[in-house]
Amino acid sequence: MASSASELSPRAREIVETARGLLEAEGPEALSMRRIADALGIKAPSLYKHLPDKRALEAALIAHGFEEIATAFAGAGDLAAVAAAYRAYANDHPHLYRLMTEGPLERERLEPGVETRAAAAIVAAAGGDEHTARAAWAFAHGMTILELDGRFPRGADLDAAWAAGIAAFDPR
Amino acid sequence: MASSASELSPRAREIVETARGLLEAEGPEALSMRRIADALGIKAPSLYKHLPDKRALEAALIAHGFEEIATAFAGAGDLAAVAAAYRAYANDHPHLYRLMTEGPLERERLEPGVETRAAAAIVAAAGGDEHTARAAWAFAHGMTILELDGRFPRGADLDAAWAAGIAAFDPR
DNA sequence: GTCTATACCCGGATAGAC
DNA sequence: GTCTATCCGGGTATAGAC
Repeated sequence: MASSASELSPRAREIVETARGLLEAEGPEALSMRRIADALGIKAPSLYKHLPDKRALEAALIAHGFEEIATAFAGAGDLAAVAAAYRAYANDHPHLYRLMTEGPLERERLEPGVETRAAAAIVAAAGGDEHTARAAWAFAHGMTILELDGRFPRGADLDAAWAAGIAAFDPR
Repeated sequence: MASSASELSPRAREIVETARGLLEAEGPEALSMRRIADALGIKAPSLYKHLPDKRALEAALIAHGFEEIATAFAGAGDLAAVAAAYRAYANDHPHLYRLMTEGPLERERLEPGVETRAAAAIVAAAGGDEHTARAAWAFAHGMTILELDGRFPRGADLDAAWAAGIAAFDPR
């Protein structure tokens, strides 16, 4: 498990932080080994003394994001509050959110439990029913990614769409 | 509007069909100008005599997919039927579905109305309420893309999750 | 309408010296 | 822990001959 986030050296952590800054500021094209090295004032090959490959770096970014989103959910009781926290996190960190949620996830690269901790608040808000929780997550992710990608019609009232979905899953 | 799908030359249409075959059979990495040309037995630069650039080709694939999904919705009355058709289309054409729904959409490249026609069945199934329709679409897209990407836990009962979401949006 | 040749980007990663 | 030099791959696109 040398690639698991908890075992990164201090220097590797610096690299990951720099990578995160680049990703958030400039998007996924900036997340190249060359650009990261440039930002650190070193050459790309030097990065490989600290991280085995690029995927390990991405895994560290993803794991950190999961921990952050779990923290963002803390204190959110009902589904509306969890959804608001979810939406806010994604809008605050759009490029990171995409990295976290798009495409297959290499779970072997993550510390166990990281994904579950992020999901826990959603399951709780769904009243503990796993099926409803998955459906609610799908709704939240769908709204989020379609919003980030500009897929809804111009001028669409997305607050109202979020509210409609939340009301559907959490009538009361 | 020379790049709009309706105005493609016969040869351009062959190219688009070949591209679609490659995309569906081998995934997005196969959707390169070199690979498409290879499959046609010509060289990549020759493609540019028929299509202005790669984005035009992608736009044609996307527009065709939208028409197909609109057709797939025909006859689906309630939300459950529309959702089933949506899920089936995406699972039958996963790479195309991703191309159609991931990232920003260059609407200038599409014939007007194509997107609206695909959406019409969802709006109708949502009882005509645009906010609920957007929320329901987000749910369906979220379920679909998370399913395609293997994001749900191994062994999760996704039929049950779909059913939970459908019940939430269309109680009765 | 096709070709060859080419220009111009980009990327991840390794070997071996210091 | 950093470097230089390099290898490998990929891609979109254009010019100009045939």
